[in-house]
Amino acid sequence: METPLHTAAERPGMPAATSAPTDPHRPDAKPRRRAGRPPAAVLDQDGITEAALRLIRKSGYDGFTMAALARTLNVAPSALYNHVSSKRVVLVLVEDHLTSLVDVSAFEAEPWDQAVRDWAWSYRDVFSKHTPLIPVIAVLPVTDAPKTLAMYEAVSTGFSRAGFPQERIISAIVALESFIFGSAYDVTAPADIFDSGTMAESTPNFTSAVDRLAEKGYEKPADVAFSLGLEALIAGFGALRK
Amino acid sequence: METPLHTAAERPGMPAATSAPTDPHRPDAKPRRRAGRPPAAVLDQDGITEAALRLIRKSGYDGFTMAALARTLNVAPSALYNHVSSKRVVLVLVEDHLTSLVDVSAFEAEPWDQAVRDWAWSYRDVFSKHTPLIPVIAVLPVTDAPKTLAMYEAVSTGFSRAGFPQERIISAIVALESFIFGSAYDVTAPADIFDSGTMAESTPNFTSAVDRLAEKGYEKPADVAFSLGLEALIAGFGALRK
DNA sequence: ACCACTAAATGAATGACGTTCATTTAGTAG
DNA sequence: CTACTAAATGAACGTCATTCATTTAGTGGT
Repeated sequence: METPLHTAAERPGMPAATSAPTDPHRPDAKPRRRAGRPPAAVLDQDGITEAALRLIRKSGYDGFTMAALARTLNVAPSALYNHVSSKRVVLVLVEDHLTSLVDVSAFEAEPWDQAVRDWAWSYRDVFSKHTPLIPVIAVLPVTDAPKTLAMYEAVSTGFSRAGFPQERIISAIVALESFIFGSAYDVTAPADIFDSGTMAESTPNFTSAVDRLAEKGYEKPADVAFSLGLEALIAGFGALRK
Repeated sequence: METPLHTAAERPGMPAATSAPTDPHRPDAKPRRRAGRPPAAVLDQDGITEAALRLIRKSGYDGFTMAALARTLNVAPSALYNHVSSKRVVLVLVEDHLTSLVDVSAFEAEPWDQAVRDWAWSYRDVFSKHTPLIPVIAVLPVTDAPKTLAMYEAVSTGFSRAGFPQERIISAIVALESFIFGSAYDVTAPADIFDSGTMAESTPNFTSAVDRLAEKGYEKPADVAFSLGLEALIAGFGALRK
């Protein structure tokens, strides 16, 4: 982020250019600049990405609109389109940034199985707070997301070093990723998602299984399921190594 | 403003009271009925669900709007809201119907591992054509989707009969489902999703792994990854049985 | 048989939201 | 100095989901 970002304090002349162009409803907040190219660029992709992330953290993906994003940047919505061609591109920028937060360091320091475990939990935790991005990532060409590509490289290298047959590496990573994405949704599910309510009588086996899980449930159900599946995948894939 | 706003059709004069109320652009197609409750109900939830499914098949989820849905039913968009409270409810109806297409019959006829295999492939295949529903399903209380609940019952029963410890059944199913949902996205990914383009030099291990997979690739990559992961899960979970 | 109530349709309006475009201003290359 | 281009503003636009007033028809109660 090499954003020069003036502090908005450059009020040039007399204060009395007067009476901000700001009326809208209640608050002050935006005496924006006048039309025309500003002396120093206000926006760039990094700044937009940061602002998007802040906005998403604060207001969620529902509150994440181009208008709201523009507002936090003190800019007209249309200004964004000088730097990104669509909202989808902003989402890709956010996605790529988030991927850089996924911890792949264990592939340098730990044995393969532990490295996969650490990476997978980290990956799931990052995206469980950003499930609306999953449909975007899942079909995103890696070319469009350099940091995501870097993660794949780190993981591939780990698999390679662990003695994985080359032609299985991608398939194994894809399978793990699929499980991780699906599990990320699971984290966000409501606690009573499996409460069968009035229909409980017609589903005795399911209802009983749900009850039995709940009895022993100090751990979060999503974590139990994730651990169970992840360990099975690690064990199964571990057997493929030469 | 509760402006009574004349109906624009009040042209007092003469000509034919006739001449369908249909002008819109090109085609005939909709000489709809006049205002007011029709003698026989035109809409119900089943009809809406069917029409939604047809529309989605024909136009995809992009073309699936409440207006388009209303058009195929020869009804005003607002009429839909007498039967469903939101578009989301329509999606839930569609989801529930699709789940009834998932084949659980193997749990009655095959050994546990083969039953899981058949069910999982069927489940993935159904929803790989409906990935926009996945965010809906993943957090949908089972109470709201009776056919989905029925599927869970069938699967739970299969696990129970196979000697699974009760308190692990739900976790195992959730893990499988997570993998299935993630894999459904994978099916829709573009073929060149892993083409690292100009960045190939900086990602040698990843690029090599991608190439090696492509060499041996008569099977669809998504199917290879799904099979690999599914077999690992089945093997791992199979060991939990008593 | 009448009457109140409710159900189910129309059609007009509303308010977001993503996006485009004409316009303005300012830096930059020849 | 002069084009050209980059980066803002602000006013549209088109699309959607959704709401509301209105109209008509079936229904249950007396």
